[in-house]
Parts: sequence; structure tokens; C-alpha cells
Amino acid sequence: MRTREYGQFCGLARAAELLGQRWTMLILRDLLVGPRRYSDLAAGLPGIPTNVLAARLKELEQDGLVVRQARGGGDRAIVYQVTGRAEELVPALDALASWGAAGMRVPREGEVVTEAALVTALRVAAAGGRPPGVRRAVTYVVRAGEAVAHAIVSGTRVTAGPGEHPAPDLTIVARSGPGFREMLAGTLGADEAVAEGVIEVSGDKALLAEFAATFRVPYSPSLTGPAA
Amino acid sequence: MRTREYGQFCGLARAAELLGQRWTMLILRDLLVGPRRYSDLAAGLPGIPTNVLAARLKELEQDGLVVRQARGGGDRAIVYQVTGRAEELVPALDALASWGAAGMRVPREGEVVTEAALVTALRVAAAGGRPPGVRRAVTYVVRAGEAVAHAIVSGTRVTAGPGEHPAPDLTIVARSGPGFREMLAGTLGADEAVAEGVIEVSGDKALLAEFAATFRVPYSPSLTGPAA
DNA sequence: CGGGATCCCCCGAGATACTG
DNA sequence: CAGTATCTCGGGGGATCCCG
Repeated sequence: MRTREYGQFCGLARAAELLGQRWTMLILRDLLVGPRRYSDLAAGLPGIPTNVLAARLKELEQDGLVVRQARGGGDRAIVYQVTGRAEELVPALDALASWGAAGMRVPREGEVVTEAALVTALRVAAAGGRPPGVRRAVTYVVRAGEAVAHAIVSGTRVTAGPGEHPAPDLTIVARSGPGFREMLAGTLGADEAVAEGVIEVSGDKALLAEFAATFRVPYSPSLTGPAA
Repeated sequence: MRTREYGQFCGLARAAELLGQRWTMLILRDLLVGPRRYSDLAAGLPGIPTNVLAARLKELEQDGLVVRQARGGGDRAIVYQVTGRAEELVPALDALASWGAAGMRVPREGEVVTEAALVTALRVAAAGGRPPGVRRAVTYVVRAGEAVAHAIVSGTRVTAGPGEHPAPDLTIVARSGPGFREMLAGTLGADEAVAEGVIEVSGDKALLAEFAATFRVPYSPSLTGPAA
């Protein structure tokens, strides 16, 4: 059983061979937000050893999940970009992220929220909430720690992306702690969240209830005990 | 960043901390089929070192995904069983298994099909095929290598389980090689599969087309190249 | 005989330094 | 900026041993 293989003709085993190594899924999470340079990845994955990042990118390239491209034009930086095969991973990684988020309660000491994590959280939360069906497009900007992401709700579609939006209808700043996560779980009402200072909103504050209904992260009731 | 942690308040990072270690997802795959004893797990995971299996079970117990129970009655064997929290993993593991299966072409040298892998494959394939909507319940038995599993199709519901079924309507024996997988992908017609000897059927052979429509495993068209 | 524990070896991850 | 080189060390692989 050399190195990564499991010796089973099984989809889950093959997936585990490709994704089960340390840092690999988080690298893909970041690249699925958009093409990134080596230093972008290193900055978005605090604590990753540089040799491990280099090794993982090489493996992902050999596995056909990432391509390495010299960006055209005067800019001669190298960018890493996901392949179509890696994009097919989105449903699976989102399901894993949703499951993991359902078990999250409070941030551990020193844990940070990165931009890719915030974008992924918005995308996953959009799938767990009530389909919006708004008449006109609504844009949100969310800030948590150093991270900034935006979401555009148009019809029943929600798209999440990194960074600011030029003219958000509502901006939400999440204070550190479990408050924002509880609001997304529905265990803390949006109004109480504002009243208790766990979030600060600016813009069209009437949209906050709409936001809380559109974006929902599951909250596992069963964190212990045997299955029924 | 000791050992398993990633230092990010992110659902995917938390999931990776719990599941990202070697063998962990395959252990859960086996336990999600049903409670298993230590020796059952060891037999179903050929190549796993015994100390790693013991360590993983201990971690899974501490993480609240597995409980260790002394089976009642005269039998004093210990069984491991998943918790409700682990059962919530089924959609995510199935999505991963589906993605991994979409990239599988031919078995590698020495790869085996275990019982848990076959049951999982049937469950995943049932979600990828056409909803059956049969009038009466239909039962299938599938054999691949040493593994045996069965599926019961009733209305629009499909349940997959390990081992034989007392009175299957159709029994399918898959010869080793990529043939059965190609039939499930739809790239090899059921009739050709029989004609070429990649499967052998017994029972109500008219049900084979029904089987091939009900169970479908995706076949990724993009095994290389950058995303569109 | 089921359910592990123990031992040794070595690969791979973590940390740091350095270079094209 | 984008990695490579080098070192250490913990954890996985493999075999064997042990205990109720």
C-alpha cells in the first residue's frame, strides 16, 4: 500500500487518495474561488509550510485538478487555476463544508476567517436558506475579521465572490465570536444580533431579515450519542 | 497548529480535521453500512495497520462520530456503531464517492471491491439514475469479486444493503475489469455487457434494462484541461 | 479467537534558510 | 515572487506479541 493508495476500486477511496492529504482540500477551496498565485495561496492558508504547498500544487497538477499558467501580458506571474474536473468537486466540498459548519459552535483560540472561507460559507449558506425570489437584485457585503466577501441575490440565484462590491445594498460587519454564526444558524435573531452588538449593519437595514432568511447554516442537534 | 488543526473557523477545515486523516473516511464508509466489530473492520479494510485502526476508532469516539458498545446477550463481542452526527455525513460522503467514481476508469492492479464499497456504490448509483417508480417491489443481488450486496427498489425508493437477499428477482455477477462500471456509466449497453460476458445474470433477465436505468454512476468527461 | 498493544522503520509534514 | 534545500520529528506501515 505505497503512499496514498488504498487498494480498493471504490469512488470514496479514489476521492480520499486525491483529497485526503493534509491541506489539499483547503487549497482547492481557495482555488475554487478563483485563480490564485502561489503567494496568494500561502497568504490564504496561514501555517502551511511552503514546501507542502509546492508539493500539493504539483500533485494537484499531476492529478488533473489544477493547471499552472503564466498569466499573459506584461505581468509574468504564475497563476494556478482549477480544471473542470476540480469544479465538479464543488457539490461534494460544499456538502462537507456544510456538515463541518453544522458542528461548529465557537471559534477556537487563534482561529481566523479567511476570504475563501467566507466566500465558501456564503455559497453554502445560500443553499441552506430559503430561496430568495427577490424582485430586483440585492447585493450584500460581509466582513469577518480581515476577510471581505460579497453576495449578489438575483431572482432565485445567489452568487458569492471575494472582496468588496461597488454599491452594496447592505453591509454586515461581524464581530469576532460565535454571534454571527448563531445568527446564520437561526438560534440568534437578526434583531438581537444587532442589539447585542455581534454584528453592525449599514445601508438598507430593512434587508437584514431578508439576509438572515436567505443565508442559513445548519446547526447539528446531535453532537453526541449513538444513532437512533 | 498542532497535528490535525488548521486554525481556521471554517466548516471545510473542521471537516478536514475530523475526516482528513488516512483511513478515516473508509472506516466511516464501512460503519455507515451497519455496526461492525473490530475484526470485521480490519477484514473490510485490507492493508490497514492494526494500530492505525485502533487509533482511528479512538479518535472517532472522542469526536462523537462512533460509539463503542458491548453487544448484549451471550455474545460478548464489542461493536462499533456510528452516531447521529456521523449519519449526517452520508450526503457529503456520497457526493465525494460519486465524484471519485466519475473519475474511475479501470481497476488498478490488485484493487479489490469490498462489501461496503459495493453497498455504497449501489446507494450512490441509485441517486444518479432515473427514479424507478416500479409497481411492485423489485430486489436485486449484485456480486463483484468477493463482495455481495443487494438492493430493494420499492416505489421511488431504493435501499442498498450488504449480503444476499433471500429471493432476488435478478442476480448480477460482475466479472472483474471495467465492464460493470462502464455499464453503470451508460457507456456500455446492458445487452452488450451480457453479450461480452462482463456480467452474468440470472433470474428475471428482462429486469436488467430496468436495473441499468435505475442505477447510474457519473462518468466525468473532463479528466484533464483547465476549467472553461 | 477477538481485540487490541508494542516495537521498529521510514516516509512525509513542519520549520527554517536560501536561491533563481 | 516562486519556489528549492535541508533538517527534525511525529505519525503511518508492517510485523509481532499480548491479554481476557
